[in-house]
Amino acid sequence: MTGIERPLPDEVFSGLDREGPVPLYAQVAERFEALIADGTLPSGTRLENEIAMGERFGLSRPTMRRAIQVLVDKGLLVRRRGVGTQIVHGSITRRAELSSLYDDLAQEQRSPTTEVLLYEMLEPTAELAQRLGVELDKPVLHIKRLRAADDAPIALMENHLLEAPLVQREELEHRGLYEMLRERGTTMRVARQFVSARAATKDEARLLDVPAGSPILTLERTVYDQSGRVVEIGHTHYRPDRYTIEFTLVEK
Amino acid sequence: MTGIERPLPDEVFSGLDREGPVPLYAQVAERFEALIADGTLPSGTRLENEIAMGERFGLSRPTMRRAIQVLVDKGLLVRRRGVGTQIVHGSITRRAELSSLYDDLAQEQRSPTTEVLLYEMLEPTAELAQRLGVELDKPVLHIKRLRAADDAPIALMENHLLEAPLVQREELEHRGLYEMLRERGTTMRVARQFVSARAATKDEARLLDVPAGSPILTLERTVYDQSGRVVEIGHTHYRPDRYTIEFTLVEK
DNA sequence: TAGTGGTCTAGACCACCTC
DNA sequence: AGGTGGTCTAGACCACTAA
Repeated sequence: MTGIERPLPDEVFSGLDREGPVPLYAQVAERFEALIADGTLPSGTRLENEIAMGERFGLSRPTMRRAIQVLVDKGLLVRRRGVGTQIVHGSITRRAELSSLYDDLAQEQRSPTTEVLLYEMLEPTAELAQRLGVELDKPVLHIKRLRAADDAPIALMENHLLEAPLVQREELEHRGLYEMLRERGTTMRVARQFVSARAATKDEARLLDVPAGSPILTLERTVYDQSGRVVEIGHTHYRPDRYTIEFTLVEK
Repeated sequence: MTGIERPLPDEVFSGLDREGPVPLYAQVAERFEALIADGTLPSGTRLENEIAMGERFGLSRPTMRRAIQVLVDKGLLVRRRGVGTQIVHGSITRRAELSSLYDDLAQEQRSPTTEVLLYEMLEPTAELAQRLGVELDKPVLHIKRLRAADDAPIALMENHLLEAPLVQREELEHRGLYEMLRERGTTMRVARQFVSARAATKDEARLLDVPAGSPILTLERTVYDQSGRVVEIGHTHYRPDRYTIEFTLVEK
């Protein structure tokens, strides 16, 4: 058996809040996540069995199992039947494997400076209306922004979205689009993305301050809400020397 | 309440296999996934409540809940407290939102033709050894392949991996790398990927049959197994006019 | 053979939404 | 007020792994 068992002090298992709104399994998962993050439980450590830990918490086995399952789904723990539960090996652990979808989207918008190049209401074309899932005569918001850091342009962003009244032009200069949407109650559950590359057009080259024909990294994204409706369609063009798209795939 | 309730015939709820190795919740989830895929349960349909469905299956509520949860996690169903469970709206449903990690990896390798340009055992550099998580003196397998379809080159693939004996040069001409690894028992659970773009080098331009300096889509990937150990590190260079990277982010 | 996680059951109480 | 999903309990039996 690989993996050293480290006895945990009783404090870890006490003080759960049974009154508040946070489910017990979530509280337990948070605690273990913190213990892993701060190094108290290093890679490869083997945990006590789930029944014993449940007893120390004063929890039933299903609840303890559920807490563990949360961390297994995040890739922090590994369970094997007949063996036990271990902290996962390797570096993904620290690399916060599960940046939430929101963090992932917001990250790209949290820019030092954003210039709003275009902000207009638009009658969608047939294709756009279909992709957004709206009627042809319903106007959609169309915006273009240039993102930069220290006067160095990084990306050109173009978005089409429905919730126009939620997004004011002035605010876009200072805050991220997804941050604004989320604050106003829009849920974003799934993002489908297509990435490719091509040579910069003249306009793109000028705005991004690169020679015409330089490589440009392109991202097309459709964001869906909790019930599968389209929230937003975005096209972003990155200067590849200043930006890399990073993502993680997890097998369930 | 949005969503039409459609009564399902009794056949849907009969004939579960309680003897075989497939868990009941998985069987139930498969059935509903099939019903959604074939259009029997269109977008927006509201399901019966979980207790009633459990009774029709002859299942306890936790088991029925677990089956539903599988589909919620896949993004096929939406549950709201006090409301009910619905088939998700929108097109993600059909788009097989959850290609498994394996499918995602294997897809890129299932090529009409693959030419093996290089196949060698290599003493890793310090950086490579560290990234693979091996000792400096342990040789790793280093391969380069050119993937094409109809004599049109698509991608240049370079991989470093540990499980050298598992992968024979001849087989690489005809089969995908990940397919081979999986067949030989290697599990792949997490892939961390970085995508960018740059101008093609002379060698790349020659092999991919594009002018030197053309835009190239670059993907760097580290694949981890179930316990977080590195399985493989890959660098792929795509012709962007012939390939687009597609991926889906899901908020949990 | 002993210990582990994987599955399943039959109940209970609660928070939330709609009418 | 009634119905929905969300949580939690206390057990049971089984499959797998390791010694």
